[in-house]
Amino acid sequence: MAPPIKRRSYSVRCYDVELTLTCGQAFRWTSIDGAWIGVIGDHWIRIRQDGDDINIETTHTVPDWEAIESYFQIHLDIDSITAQFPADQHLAQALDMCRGLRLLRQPKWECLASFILSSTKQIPHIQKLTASLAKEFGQRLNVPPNHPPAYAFPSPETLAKTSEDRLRSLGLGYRAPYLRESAQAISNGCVSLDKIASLPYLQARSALETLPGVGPKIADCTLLFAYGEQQAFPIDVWVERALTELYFSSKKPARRRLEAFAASYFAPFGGYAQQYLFHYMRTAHGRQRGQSPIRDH
DNA sequence: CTCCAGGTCCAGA
DNA sequence: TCTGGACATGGA
Repeated sequence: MAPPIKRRSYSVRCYDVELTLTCGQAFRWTSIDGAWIGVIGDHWIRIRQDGDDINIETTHTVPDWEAIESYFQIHLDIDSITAQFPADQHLAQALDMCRGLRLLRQPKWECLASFILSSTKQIPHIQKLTASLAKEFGQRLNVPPNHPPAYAFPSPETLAKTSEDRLRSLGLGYRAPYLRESAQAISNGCVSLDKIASLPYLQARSALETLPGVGPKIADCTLLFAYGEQQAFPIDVWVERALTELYFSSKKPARRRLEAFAASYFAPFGGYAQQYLFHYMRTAHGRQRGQSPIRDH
């Protein structure tokens, strides 16, 4: 029997669903007929936007709407955050280009694992890797009739038991042992992703960095996109470029100086500022400078 | 063929 | 502490 679809609608200002789901914080959403299909936890989700109206559907028989609303941060007052940004022409330009870009609140393990795979990979390829992992090792989920299959993200326990060779055969490359050993550390209790949630920011970051393949950047991505830690400020190649060019007059400062600057200058909502600078750099600004991997056709 | 991608780790100054 | 190279793979 096909599961019935449950549905809720929301009226949300300044929310761009497509931009939010494609800007490089989550990797498993795909567009079909103007809607976005994805998975939250163990459940198939479809989200469709028409102006300020956002419509969410799920095949879950007893939907946890609170969890879904939390994932999308439906109730966040974005203006109260951007209003506290420093008065700054660069950030204002970035903000202008990122209207409606929201930070999600993703499941911790899926987010962490996805970013372990992200090392020196472009976003489309991270999408392929996470899709392969889910299809190969994830639980198959209920979907509406005549829809492509959907899979939960595989648990730490499952991936801990998977051989490195098997993971390499999916194209993970040198990331295979990182993912496997991190999964082992979590499944055997050495690291608790839930307990980390109650730690102060810097301690939480250190705790995540004890995992193999997890350095400051991936720890910050996880804290920002899964834990909602607004102090986290992931510095990747794009953000480093943005900070260097916009705030340090193109003289490349030491990593520690960049971190210290970002932590104080953008506080207390560095996370949002970071994501805007990242997107800004990857699109308009990066293209003008001819440094972007995004090419015109 | 070359260069680069939402990095991390390790060795050697 | 800081820097350079290795590490896999795919796309432009």
